[in-house]
Amino acid sequence: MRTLTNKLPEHIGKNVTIEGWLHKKRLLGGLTFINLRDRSGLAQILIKDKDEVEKLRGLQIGTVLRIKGSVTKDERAPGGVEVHDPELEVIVPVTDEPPIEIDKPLNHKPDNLDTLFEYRVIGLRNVLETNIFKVQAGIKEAARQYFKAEGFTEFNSPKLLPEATEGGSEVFKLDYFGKEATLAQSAQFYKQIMVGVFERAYEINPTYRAELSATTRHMTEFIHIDAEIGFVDFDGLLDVVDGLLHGIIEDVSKNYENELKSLRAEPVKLASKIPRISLEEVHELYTKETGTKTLGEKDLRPDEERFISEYSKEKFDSEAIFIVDWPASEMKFYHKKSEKNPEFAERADLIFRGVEIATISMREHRYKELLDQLKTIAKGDPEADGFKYYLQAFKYGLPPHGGFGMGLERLTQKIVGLNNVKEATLFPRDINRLTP
RNA sequence: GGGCUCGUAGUGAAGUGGUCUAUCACGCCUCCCUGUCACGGAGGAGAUCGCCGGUUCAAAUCCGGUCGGGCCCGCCA
Repeated sequence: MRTLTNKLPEHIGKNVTIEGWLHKKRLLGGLTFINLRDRSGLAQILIKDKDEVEKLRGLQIGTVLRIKGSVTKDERAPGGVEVHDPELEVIVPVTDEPPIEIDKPLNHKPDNLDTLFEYRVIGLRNVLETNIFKVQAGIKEAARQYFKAEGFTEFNSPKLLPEATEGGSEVFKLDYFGKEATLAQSAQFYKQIMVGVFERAYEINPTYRAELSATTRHMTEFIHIDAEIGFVDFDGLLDVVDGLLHGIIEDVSKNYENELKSLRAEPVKLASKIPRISLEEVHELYTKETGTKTLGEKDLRPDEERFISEYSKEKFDSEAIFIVDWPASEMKFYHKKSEKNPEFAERADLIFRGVEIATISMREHRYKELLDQLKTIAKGDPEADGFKYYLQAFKYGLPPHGGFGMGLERLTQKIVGLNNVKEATLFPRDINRLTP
């Protein structure tokens, strides 16, 4: 029976079998220490028998081993226990040395990211790299838990679509048995459709954007936490996003404390209620502070996103802040105008640690108004394949609703404290990387 | 797509006209080492300095082109 390395303290004085990867060798002459890595962590094994040491000659980090030995308490060992008098069995010998080191922190300098990703397959075995993605798994776990508690049902929408719909960003086109198809640039229509089914629905799925963006925060494929809520108003919608972020931060900080510590992640500061500030207020503050005039601009500059984050951290003790009151003139056709102030759309961006991690909006749920906005704003044909099924949902009754899309990798990046969103992606896809 | 910038052993770096027959660290190989945990010590292998062309008595170093990266902006999650 196999024992996991993190359970060794429960087996002191007993013989166990452990299995895993050779992580480190230290030969001290009459004494040899090796570290074995399995899914639960690392174990130290002390080898004195020269014949056992000899079994590892010529074998590299990554060699798969089965080790039988006795668990011994020793204060000098990391974790206080180690395996003595081992008998080694080489399950998979590895003779080629790894191209990058996996027992020391990997280089994350921007200039060297290409190497990091070129050897991603084995680099991910590095304990620190692994920890980034354990945290990411924890984020998804925490999100699901929050959604479940709030009465949401998880679904998956198709990523192969007939044509571009949402507009704005470029889409990937592909051959679909002789017809042209596209990869989903958003789950927008499907999550709205699902409001008619589940009322509260969410999915955690990939999104594809064929944009020639070359920044530290863009990829051509990324994971969206997409949610849509029926019978909600704008305030209530922001409360849900607020609750989700709090839920994620609280769960992950608690359940992944060791991983975050190993990555030297700064604990996240969140106000109990995430502050809300209007776009124009941000422009005013930024203009006053920097002398760069952004008053009246219809979007936030990246530098303003960083600025308002710092401002919010100092002024409100919150590293997340909602930006509200976006001009209706820039809204998408499915967005809803504010009834009180029709010059604004009911939309918000959530800025966290200097980047936009979510866009939130109320949707136009009234069939006639939506048809009108589709024609005037998107210049869309209601009979086109990309729109007609979507519109059915409204024709046959959708309540007032709204939703949001949150970028999983951006969120992971910022929680962990990485410079580039790609570092928070297992196998990143960008304008010039399609492998591994 | 626009602007800026970088390319030297497997990995990370130093070297910006001649002393470069290219330096250092990690990794790798051989040997020594009984408490390592970034183990230590001695020795060794490993690089047509991204590629092509040019300037020069002389190019890793200067110039042009090319290929491959990175950062910022636009766009967004």
